[in-house]
Amino acid sequence: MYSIGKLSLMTRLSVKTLRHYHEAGILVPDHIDEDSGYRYYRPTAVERARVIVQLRDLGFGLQQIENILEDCEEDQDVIAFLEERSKQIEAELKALQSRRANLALILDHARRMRNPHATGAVVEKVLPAFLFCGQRKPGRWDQIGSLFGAVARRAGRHIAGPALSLCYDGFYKEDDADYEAGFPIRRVVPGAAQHGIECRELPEQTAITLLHTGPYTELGRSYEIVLAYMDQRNYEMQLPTREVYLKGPGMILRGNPAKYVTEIQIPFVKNNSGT
Amino acid sequence: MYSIGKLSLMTRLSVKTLRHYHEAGILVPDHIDEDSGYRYYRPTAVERARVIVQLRDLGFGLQQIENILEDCEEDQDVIAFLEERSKQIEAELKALQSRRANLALILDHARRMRNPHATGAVVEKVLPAFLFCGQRKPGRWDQIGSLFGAVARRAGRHIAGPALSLCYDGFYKEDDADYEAGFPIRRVVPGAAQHGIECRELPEQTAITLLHTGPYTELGRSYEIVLAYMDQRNYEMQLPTREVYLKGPGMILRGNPAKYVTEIQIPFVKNNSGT
DNA sequence: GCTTGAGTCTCCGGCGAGGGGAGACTTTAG
DNA sequence: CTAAAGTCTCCCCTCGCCGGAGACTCAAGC
Repeated sequence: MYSIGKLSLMTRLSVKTLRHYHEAGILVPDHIDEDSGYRYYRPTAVERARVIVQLRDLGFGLQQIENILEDCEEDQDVIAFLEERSKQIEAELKALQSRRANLALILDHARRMRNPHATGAVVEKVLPAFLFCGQRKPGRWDQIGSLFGAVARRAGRHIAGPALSLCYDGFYKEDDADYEAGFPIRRVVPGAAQHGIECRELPEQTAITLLHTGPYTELGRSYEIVLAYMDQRNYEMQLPTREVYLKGPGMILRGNPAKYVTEIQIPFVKNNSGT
Repeated sequence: MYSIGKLSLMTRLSVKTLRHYHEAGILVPDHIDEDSGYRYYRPTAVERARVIVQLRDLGFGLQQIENILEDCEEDQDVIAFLEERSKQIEAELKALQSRRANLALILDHARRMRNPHATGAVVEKVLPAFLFCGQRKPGRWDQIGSLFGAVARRAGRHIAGPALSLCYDGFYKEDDADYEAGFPIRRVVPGAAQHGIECRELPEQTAITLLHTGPYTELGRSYEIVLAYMDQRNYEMQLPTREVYLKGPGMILRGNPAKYVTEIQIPFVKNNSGT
């Protein structure tokens, strides 16, 4: 007969744990001294403890383990339990993997956004051609967030840069805007079209650009500047115009709107007919 | 201002959960009626709740979430937390996968053992050649269990049948036996040799076999029968002899030794020189 | 036999993220 | 004004233990 301490040494289970297993009824001492209350175990308890540990390491709860030990005499009898547990583990694995995928997506996105940007002046640029994946859906501008979410879920790991929107209206409409939300991508996203998402190459274009720092409600002021610049030079705006959300509400936190950075891009052609 | 019930509907978090979040300090009502104690939330609480749910779904604890929300204004600040969490998830995944592998191994083994066996009579058989993977290690017979465990961990999913031992002693030795423990396998186990495990083909052999039902301590009696049978016919024993553990202590439960089934296999050649 | 230190006992409380329910109160709709 | 629905606080429960307090017991050395 072993005292609880001896059994603890032999099974590498803490004394506390052994007492707990006694209380749970899965590893009951073979003798309890009536005067002192000391627990004493027969050597077979070591083996039983091994079994318990094994089942525990497979993720069974103590209650389950009790059932198994009660009902089963041989491995054959445990199969049903094991199969059930196996399914549970598959489910847990799936959950964890989707969690990991989610995390990877966010991390990837956040890392890509880390580089700083200059701001302030109107710049004429040649925008390079790139592969774009987006969904066009008329509606309210303030619904664009969920549209980005939907596209991001599909495009996932193919995303290769910050979110951008294409605006097909020549002027600002709040409620009934015609815009497209999407991302630059590395390659065509398979099956995207089935969800109303279109992948295509946006052509190289010459554009007027301006980095806007601040909340979206202030975008109008920056548009004024750009449009005035174009008006002066008699440039003609080409639709769709673009907004590139270099820094906006994060994928988790809303962030500080005063620090949002948006690049306004207005494609244009020089209009010499009027001069 | 929303009441807690309204907020519950909008966030799909239970009222209990919202109260819990209040207590945890991560989603505090914007106003509490002093008379009634009712909680009232500003609409921004919905957004904050979304953030909380997102973090929670990534597996963060409420305490962690509080830290994150307190310290971070933008996604950038969360990266460190995310990276840490990412590592944790990898670890959890690994643990779960090894658990799954373990379970699969046991299930596989148990399923293979499910077919019943006849028992009792001495039989002359031609044992087919098969691929075998085992470890030879002199020692006490009652240590064979851990040796099987070691080999099984390496051979894992390549195992193609019940455990067997090869005995290189011509007679029974308890303390200082020379035996090899292993399994039939489907193909050579890569890297096995580095762990003292040898894979090779066992040749086709003619053998006397007997199914022994009962505990291992009774094996001697069955050996007596087989050896008497061979003696009568003047068969010469060829080493190593084999024992096939058709049914023994399971991978989890010890089972009932009275139901163990072991096939004794004694390779032999007919010895005509003496007659 | 006595002391001393180590071992053991029971009981209580805590973790984390809530769930369940009791009993009292408040709000809202008709 | 009434009744139903909503909300409040408080307490206990989950699960697999761990930590500690205070009391008791065992084994060894003198």
